Amino acid sequence: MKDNLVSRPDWKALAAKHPELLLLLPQAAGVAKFKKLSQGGLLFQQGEQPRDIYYLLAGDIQIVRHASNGEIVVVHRVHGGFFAEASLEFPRYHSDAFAFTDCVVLAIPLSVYGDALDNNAAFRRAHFVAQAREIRKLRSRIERLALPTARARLVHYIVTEGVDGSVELDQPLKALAGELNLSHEALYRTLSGMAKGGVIERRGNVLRLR
Amino acid sequence: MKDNLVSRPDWKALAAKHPELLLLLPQAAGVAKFKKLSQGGLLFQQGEQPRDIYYLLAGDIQIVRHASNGEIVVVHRVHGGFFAEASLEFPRYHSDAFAFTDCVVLAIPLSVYGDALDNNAAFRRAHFVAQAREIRKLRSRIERLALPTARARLVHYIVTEGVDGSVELDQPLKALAGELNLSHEALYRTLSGMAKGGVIERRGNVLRLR
DNA sequence: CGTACTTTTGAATCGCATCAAATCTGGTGG
DNA sequence: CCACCAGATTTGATGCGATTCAAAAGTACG
Repeated sequence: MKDNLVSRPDWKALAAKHPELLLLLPQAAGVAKFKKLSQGGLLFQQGEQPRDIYYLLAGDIQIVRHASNGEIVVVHRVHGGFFAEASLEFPRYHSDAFAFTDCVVLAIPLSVYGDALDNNAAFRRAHFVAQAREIRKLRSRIERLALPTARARLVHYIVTEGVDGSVELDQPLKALAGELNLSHEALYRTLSGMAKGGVIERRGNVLRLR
Repeated sequence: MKDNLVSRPDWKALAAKHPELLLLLPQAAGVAKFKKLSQGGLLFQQGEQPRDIYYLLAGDIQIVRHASNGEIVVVHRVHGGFFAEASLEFPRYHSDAFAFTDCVVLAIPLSVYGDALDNNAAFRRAHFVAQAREIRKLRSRIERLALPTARARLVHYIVTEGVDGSVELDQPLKALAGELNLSHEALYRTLSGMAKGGVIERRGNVLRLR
């Protein structure tokens, strides 16, 4: 049915690259499983009963929901980390999850995850902090997207994501444009406009407000 | 300094209206305090050391950050519930929080809050679930804001916030416009356009896709 | 019955998306 | 080392959709 190739994770190698997983080791080693999805593959489907919590190791997953009128709505695009944590709360999935690109997913049984949350204080705290951080990030992003102009969004980005009015970009400007929900052309124009006006300074991949 | 009027909460009345607080009762009763802020009052400031976690009971708080070039950036607008949870993670505030309207805030000492998370399993779970739900909501909202047209945002809203292609609005359309990050005029026009086209049906404060 | 707020429609304007095309860049293989 | 290619960057022209300003009609509530 699903195009999964199930295998055992090499837990040590994994935890080295994803430290948040390290804390799960005591509980999850031996029971967590890899799932590999090729592009378009379905991970779970609306109505199914959740059995696992997922941690996305590679690729992009899309969470979509089907409207009654046939329209398909993208609820979320996952790039990495835990997802489908709603499983803890609901007995059925409310959306479909499919692989937008080839993916590698770690599947951790719900019981193991819940147990770790209850009894593994270190994991719990790390997880809690990660969640709180995620919430802050998302809120900040929403605030940013609500800004009407490209310029305001860019300033907001530099102030909130950077340090002391200065960000180092670890991605091409094109990707930043996506993050700001702008066409890359609009971002380029805004940047050069602000640079000309002396509001911003560009040195390589560093942006600085002045 | 700050225009707080500190007093003891009537915990029972509070917990009735804010069930998530109920679970904190064993730990927090007797140590949590009210702070009343009048409009413009400062709750905390960048650089200060956090002592409490806050729960907003009434009013709006704005979290702002000052850019090096003097610009002020709104990081987040709080309408209710726990906030400033970053306190658990950082020894200093990274932003200012001030009352956008008159506010009532419950201040719970950090130690009490952290202790409850560690030792009060029911509170912890409720809090965890609330966080997870918040994250889902925020992500969905971001996805929505990223949509280019008023129409697409509206459809997304109905599908994700409603049930079976139908939402009942508990707020005036003007407020919905804000949530969708549209001017209310744009929303009105979009609605009537879709209604005329038979894509949407309006009955009182219920919107239905067809 | 008046006041405040929401809902509605109109007209002008602005900013961004889109389509197009040129240049630049880093990395590849011959 | 150079030719070449894919992707990133940049600039230009056009059009659309949303914002803004304005004004009127509807609605709730004391």
